[in-house]
Amino acid sequence: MSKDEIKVIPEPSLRRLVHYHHLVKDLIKCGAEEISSATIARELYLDSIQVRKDIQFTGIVGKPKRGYNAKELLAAIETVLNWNNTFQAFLVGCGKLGRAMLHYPNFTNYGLEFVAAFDVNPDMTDTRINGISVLHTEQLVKLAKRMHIHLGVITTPAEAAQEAADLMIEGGIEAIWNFAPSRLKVPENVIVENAQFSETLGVLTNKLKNIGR
Amino acid sequence: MSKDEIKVIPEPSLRRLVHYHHLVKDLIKCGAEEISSATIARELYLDSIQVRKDIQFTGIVGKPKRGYNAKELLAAIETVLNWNNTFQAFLVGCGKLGRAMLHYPNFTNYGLEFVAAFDVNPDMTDTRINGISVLHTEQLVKLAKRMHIHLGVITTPAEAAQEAADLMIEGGIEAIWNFAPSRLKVPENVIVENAQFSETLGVLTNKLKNIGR
DNA sequence: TAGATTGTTAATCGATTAACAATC
DNA sequence: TAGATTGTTAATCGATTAACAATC
Repeated sequence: MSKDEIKVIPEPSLRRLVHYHHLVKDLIKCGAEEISSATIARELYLDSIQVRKDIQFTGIVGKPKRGYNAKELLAAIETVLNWNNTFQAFLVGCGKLGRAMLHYPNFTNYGLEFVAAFDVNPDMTDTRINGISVLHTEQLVKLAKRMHIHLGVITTPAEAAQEAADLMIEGGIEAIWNFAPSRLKVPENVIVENAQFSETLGVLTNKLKNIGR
Repeated sequence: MSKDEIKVIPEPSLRRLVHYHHLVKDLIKCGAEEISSATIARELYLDSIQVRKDIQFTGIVGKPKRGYNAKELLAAIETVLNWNNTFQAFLVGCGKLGRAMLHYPNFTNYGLEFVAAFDVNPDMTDTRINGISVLHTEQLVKLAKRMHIHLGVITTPAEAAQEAADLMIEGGIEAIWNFAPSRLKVPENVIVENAQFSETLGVLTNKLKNIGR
């Protein structure tokens, strides 16, 4: 039981691990075979102790004096982030942002594959965006059930977000990546990760206050 | 001296304040005149004590038994987030995401106004996107200086992000909102706020592991 | 007045940082 | 061997939560 137990990794560590992933990938591309916590810390303006702590969550061990095996480290981070699995996903809301996301070529590297998109606008339905079918939202529940979709992405306006979430949940979707600027009400067992632009923007504009003082 | 000092608000509180802002705005639209911490907590699945603590950072005081004056609360949050000022901003990288952002109509509500966009692709330069001029990146430094731009948004591919940042900094830009999946190296006095999709996605896909267990 | 809600002070919890032993 | 780097255990720091007094 306790062996099968999945360690819960603190969110701050998870977020840093994403950055380590980007960096380690780059370093491997440049020929690195071993990477020390000091290197990562220097590049990302962090503390090497913190980097080591984060890496410990992945379960791999490094070699004193050498650091971590680069490929092993990359693979371990991908395992933690679950990026070596691919989740099929639905996207609701084919406005500018939704379309931009459907065109983004690299989501498969991050464990995400769009298999269908939805919109309420009849002008848009039954077209294709970057090869992905756009269907009317009415069809979402049925299709999600049939295809056993686990992940939903919401790129609708704020007003439409809760309805999109409700349909996703009815269709059995368990995790929602929400870009709409509204907080979703969902049952306890459904995971919501908010990615509103306003959140990071608010932090930034607040800090702009302190500039020049 | 200590009166002019700007309180540094913890980032978790800032992020929650963004959500309070969305909610309070909605509640006012529905006619609310007074809003209690308990209401906010219930709607956003938080603890009312935490909500009160966060609101205290804005400096406003509520009335026992009534709650906070809704409009006063909204205004106070906007002041903290600096959303009642408008910062003119440059955007670099007019791909799908960049274009989507230039089309987004609500950034002025969040203190942001795009005044020019830049790209290295000559096919794109000297066109307009949503009325905003797209210029060649070469012109960025000169224009940023002339127009006293404080804020830059990077929506380039990873490889081009550092160069975009360097130009912005040379042009005197003090705060960068970075969407490219790479960590920027900047001088100490420059604020960088990362908004990579991969960050929230990594947290989400990690949590997807634990589902059904 | 009674009750609900705010605001403050103290306690807890978790993440970060420090110290140091282990090891290649 | 000496030195650099990992990994572990302890100390610190900051954010969250609890307890309770103040007040409308």
